[in-house]
Amino acid sequence: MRADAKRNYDRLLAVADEVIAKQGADASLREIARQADVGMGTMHRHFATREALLEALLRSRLAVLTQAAITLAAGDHPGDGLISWFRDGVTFVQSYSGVVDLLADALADPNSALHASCTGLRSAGARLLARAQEVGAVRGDLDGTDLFALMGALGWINDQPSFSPRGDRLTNLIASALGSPATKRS
Amino acid sequence: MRADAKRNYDRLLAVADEVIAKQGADASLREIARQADVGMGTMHRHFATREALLEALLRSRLAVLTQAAITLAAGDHPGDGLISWFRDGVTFVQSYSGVVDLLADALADPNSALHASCTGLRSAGARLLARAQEVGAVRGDLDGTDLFALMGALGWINDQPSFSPRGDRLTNLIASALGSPATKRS
DNA sequence: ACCTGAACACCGTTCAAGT
DNA sequence: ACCTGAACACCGTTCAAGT
Repeated sequence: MRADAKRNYDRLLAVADEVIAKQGADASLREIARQADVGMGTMHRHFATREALLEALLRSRLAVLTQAAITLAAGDHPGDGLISWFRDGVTFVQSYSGVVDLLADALADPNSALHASCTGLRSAGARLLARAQEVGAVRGDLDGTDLFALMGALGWINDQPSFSPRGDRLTNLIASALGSPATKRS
Repeated sequence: MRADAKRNYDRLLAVADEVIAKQGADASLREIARQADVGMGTMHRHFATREALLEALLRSRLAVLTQAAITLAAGDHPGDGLISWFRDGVTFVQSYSGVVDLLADALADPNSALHASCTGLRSAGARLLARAQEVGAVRGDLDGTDLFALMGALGWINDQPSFSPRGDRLTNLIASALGSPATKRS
């Protein structure tokens, strides 16, 4: 990468982090380019889509969370591990406001720049979940995608100003529902 | 209301229902005006905001759901009533895709055209919840807003193509978690 | 190679002009 | 009273022209 290209790339990323942290994941890309003193074309080549930009912003944090699932799955207490990883996932999904919708879309869309990271995270989570289920710490009628759906749902709650104050309590509610046995009625 | 005004109003509403049913609550208002053969100014006077348009579309269904809560709260089985009302709420929130965000925003914003309907629905739900708690059918550490948050979260899940197939199962999971006692640990 | 910035097709809002 | 449609300030995408 040419030196000026590298410089533009870094500036864009730094400005994007600021703006998106303040305005959410649907912030204006034009505004980011403006603040980075970069033309619209430059913005577009470095980050062809909004997802590509967020992938770059989230990459390292996503990798950490994925690695954590792998480590916990190999550990001695997969039950406790799953619950604490679940909480970390809920926290992660709040990296920027509005990012939870982007991640859910990315899971469904193989062409999304975030798709691979999402499925990778899901597999790691699914393995940890399976271990927790073997130990009998978590109900058996759930899979990795269910886990994602619930983390996303709690992320959505935290994204709503009217609901975010109860985010922690409702996370507890759902986290403990994961552990309870599948009470089938009829 | 003048005859031509009334006609435009009705056309806008009919077209909006079609378009929003197909494209979601964030469909283009311009496109709706276009399909209704109406100028942009006309659109704007009849429905000053997107919320006003959705309020008109949802009004009657919202009233039905609110009335249901009142009826069930006066009934003999508030515990079962709450759970079934909770499910109805999750269904309602899917009236149109994307409407759940609008409703959550409306709860926080007193100026929203949907604000009154939302708070009205919440109060009715809160009364039903209180009755269910008196009977001991539902854990005590929840209020009407928590109920809304959970219904919204499940609506969010149903809005995501990757998650919607598990919407019913996760609704069951959460519905049964409402009934379980508050298991405090430590 | 990489960047710029104007052109394009959209959006929601506003408002002068018409009937 | 009510409607129209152009004007405005935005958006993301594309692309000819520059270095």
